[in-house]
Amino acid sequence: MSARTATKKTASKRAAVRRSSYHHGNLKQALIEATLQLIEEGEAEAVTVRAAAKRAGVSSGAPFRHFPNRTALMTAVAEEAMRRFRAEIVSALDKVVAGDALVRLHALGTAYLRWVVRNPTHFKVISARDLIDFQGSESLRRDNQEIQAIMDGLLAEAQLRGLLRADDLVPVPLAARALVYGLARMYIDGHLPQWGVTANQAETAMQAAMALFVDGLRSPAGPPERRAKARRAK
Amino acid sequence: MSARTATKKTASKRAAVRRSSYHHGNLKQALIEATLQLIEEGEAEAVTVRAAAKRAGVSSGAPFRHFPNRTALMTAVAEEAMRRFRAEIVSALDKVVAGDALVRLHALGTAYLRWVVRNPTHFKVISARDLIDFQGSESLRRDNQEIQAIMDGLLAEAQLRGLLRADDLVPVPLAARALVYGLARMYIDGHLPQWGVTANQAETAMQAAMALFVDGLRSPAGPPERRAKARRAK
DNA sequence: ACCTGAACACCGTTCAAGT
DNA sequence: ACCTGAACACCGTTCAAGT
Repeated sequence: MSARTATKKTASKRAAVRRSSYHHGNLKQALIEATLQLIEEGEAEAVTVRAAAKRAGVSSGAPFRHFPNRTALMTAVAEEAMRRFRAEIVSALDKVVAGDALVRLHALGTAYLRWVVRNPTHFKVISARDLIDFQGSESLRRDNQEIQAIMDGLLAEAQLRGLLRADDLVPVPLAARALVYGLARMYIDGHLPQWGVTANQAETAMQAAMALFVDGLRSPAGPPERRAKARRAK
Repeated sequence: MSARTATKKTASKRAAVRRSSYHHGNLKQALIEATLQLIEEGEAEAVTVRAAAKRAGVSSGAPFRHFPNRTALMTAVAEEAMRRFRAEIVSALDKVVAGDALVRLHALGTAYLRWVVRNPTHFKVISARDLIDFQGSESLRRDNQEIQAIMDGLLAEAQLRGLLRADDLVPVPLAARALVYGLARMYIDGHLPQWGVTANQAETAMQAAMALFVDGLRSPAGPPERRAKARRAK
């Protein structure tokens, strides 16, 4: 309680200084950051517009001049998170020069899970579909589709080169996304302990599950590049 | 608005009749059912204790005589849903007499996804971990663990019989659950359309993704029972 | 052009009174 | 033993006033 009050006072004072000239400056961005902070501190769903306003040093009604409603605020937060997510995935893949399409698919999964573990708060917002308006955000759809397209491209290439065991490509992308998304959700929602996975082991266990899936995609007749990939991942 | 008022009046009248003798009768159960109805009608997270009370024909404070708080109400709903879920999974597996352990694992996945599609509301409550107290409910943990144990048993048997491709069993159960849970969540949260899957195709597509995963587990050296299983599933 | 702060219609939860 | 209904401390959102 005392900590909260102190924080609020500090924020108010800071904002007041700025506000003497231009009210606040960049309240929109300040609200996004305040919201992210609040999510980090407590439950994602318990975040309050009023609390975000207080944290940013403005009154309860101020946020609604920049966001039509709470959902729009949360969506803006998700957009920033998704932008970073996409950027990191793309940059991680750019670093993988060697390896066939399935090795690169494995790298994609690694980057995905790695990001989730390092940025649980951001992932929480992205996947909180009842708090954000995913379909209504072009930015969210675009970034998500880009990741999707990368995966589809890698799988198509894998099939062209005869790397895949399955003769039907159609169900593969859905299965791949479901696996990685399911792992991420289980991690975020705290399901892992009941599967005998402690917090320390979480990333390792998820990466192993993902690797198992990718290995399962590979044709037994294909080149024995699997072991090489496994070693490189260490 | 007028529809709501009408519903409320009817419920009040009905409850009033019963209450002349024993207040309500079984308010606890009535609240659980009312909550389920409300979730079916709108968003799961938008459900209100007050609305459930109204629907059950009692005043706003009445629910708190049967549930300490909103979370407890939602948890009770989840317990009932999970009980049915477990029962259906077990009974579906009991019907599978032929087939090796991986065929039965496939049947488990089929039953899981089938139930999710037929009972989206129930699955929504079960997996809404921020609305319920999963760890605090022995019933939820027990039912969930039983499903988990069945899966673990089938996988252990599969390994014993040399059906598995992987030499390490450890990551397999997590991957299997993540795959099926991820598919379910994607379905519930409306991710499927962006993967080119319409509502009609949803169950088929999910079942295909799950089948692909189970197939990927099987040792290439094993008996060619795969095609037989695939045919039987049609 | 942007923010304040009162106001409104909600919530979850409590509790003294009623039956 | 169980329910009512007022009350409290919250919310999201609006809007007339202020700067």
